[in-house]
Amino acid sequence: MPRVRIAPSPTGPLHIGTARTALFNYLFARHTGGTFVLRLEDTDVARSTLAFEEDILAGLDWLRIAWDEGPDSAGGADRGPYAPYHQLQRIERHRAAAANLLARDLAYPCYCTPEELEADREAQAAAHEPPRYVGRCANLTPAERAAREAEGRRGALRFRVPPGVVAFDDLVRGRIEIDTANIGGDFVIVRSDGTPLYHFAVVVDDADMAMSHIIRGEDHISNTPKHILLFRALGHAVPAFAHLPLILNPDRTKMSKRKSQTAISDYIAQGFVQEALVNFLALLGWSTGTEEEILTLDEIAARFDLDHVQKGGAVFDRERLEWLNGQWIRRLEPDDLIDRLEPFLQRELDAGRIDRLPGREELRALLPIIQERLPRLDAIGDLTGFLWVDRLEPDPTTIVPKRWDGATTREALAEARATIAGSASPVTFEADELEPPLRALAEARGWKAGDLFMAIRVAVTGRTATPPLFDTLVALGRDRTLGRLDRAIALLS
RNA sequence: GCCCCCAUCGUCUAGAGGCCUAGGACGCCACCCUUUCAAGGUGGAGACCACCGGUUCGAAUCCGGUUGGGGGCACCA
Repeated sequence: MPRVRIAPSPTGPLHIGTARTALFNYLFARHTGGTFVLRLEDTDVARSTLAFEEDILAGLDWLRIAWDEGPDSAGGADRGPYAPYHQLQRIERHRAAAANLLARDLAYPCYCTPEELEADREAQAAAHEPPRYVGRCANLTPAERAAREAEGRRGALRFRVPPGVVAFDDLVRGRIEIDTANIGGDFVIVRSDGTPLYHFAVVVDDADMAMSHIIRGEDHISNTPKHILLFRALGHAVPAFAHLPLILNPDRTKMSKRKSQTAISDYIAQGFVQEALVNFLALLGWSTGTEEEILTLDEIAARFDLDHVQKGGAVFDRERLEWLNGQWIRRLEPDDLIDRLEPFLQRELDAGRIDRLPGREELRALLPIIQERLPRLDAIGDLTGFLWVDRLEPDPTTIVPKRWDGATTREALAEARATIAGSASPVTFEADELEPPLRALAEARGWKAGDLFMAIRVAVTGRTATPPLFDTLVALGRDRTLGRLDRAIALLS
């Protein structure tokens, strides 16, 4: 059975690109009946934090990308037969592997100083040569090493890169061959402080955890020969590789925090729903091969295959995400939608933009007229906020419809108020009863119904774009409707 | 600079030699519906399949080159 993994490092919040890679690994595991593993690459102690680890787990959890093995919770216990799944806790495994390579002279200690290495790079740049380690410490005698150690210098460990071509059959790109002469010379696998570097730790852990497929971003293609060389040196079977196309900024460079919104948590905060984000991410670089495009996570897993993974990078098209989000919001069951809306209403309350929280039943009654008007959950405030505020302060100039003047508007609102007050009794204040008499009023006075309705709309909601007017009046209730009309009339005087 | 990867409407993509005078979706435009805004419906503009040369009876699909774009070259991950 396939074993795949996502190995994020907790040096930042869950990134869109990491989430997409996690999703593809998850989908591959679900489709093939394999196992999906989550491993935290926290060896960069200086930059890793528990808060980021929490963000990553929470984000994957929110996306419903469930891992079969890995950390149960941030900083908590690990679950699975290959625990621990925190890379830092596997340090002894890395040390043992490093000692093994050193003992077999497949790796050697390097005492070059940062200054020496920097000078090498500068000389190479000046000579228009690619940067590579020159091998200064590659053939030190035991005596020379001892001398350096005696000076108190601590060596980093470098892997001896053998000459030749490393080839692999990428599951999405086909055969790729890279001459080891082009990978930069012998590379460091253990820092002088004894901690392992990414390229080394990742291979030791992937080997230990019996990974069968490595599905990751295209930016790792050039690193693959290093990994393959290490798998071989360590005496492990080399897993299959599949390199996914990159997610791009609008200018087609690798998606970055600088140019795009990359944190999953920001998308959550903006009211994107899980279904939409997963659907969107799955379709970035992959397709069903058919014209289906609105799919649940399970439907996607059932159809997923590496054959339909695109080779070229994909621009993150936020407009399309927003459209998909609207599609999914419209498909949500009422209770579900209400549950998801509540935090956003709470946020409106906390920000002082509304004065009270609507009850579930109040919201439920509104759903038929607002569900299709929500591109994102965070639009709930703009769409319905006027219903939950005690006092409205509409701008008098916006109450007056384009073709009308202040006096006409004032007169129209006064007559509309009288019509509403007279025609609709408190117990049957319903949309169907409100509309005919107001249309009749407009007709009788020679006003365009749309102008009258717009004046009422702004007077009562403060906005020019709202859910259907009469349903809105009903939601507001008779007393508040009349009160707001009075207030608007006063404002126009 | 060196190495590697990629190349179908603005964007996401279908397409695995004839079904393609290239299909769908987002976005855009128009119309319909309509009290505003949405949603929905209908229609439209939009890609000489980057370019050049092969292979073939026939190429978006295969091969080579060119150009363009991207990624990688750390005691970061």
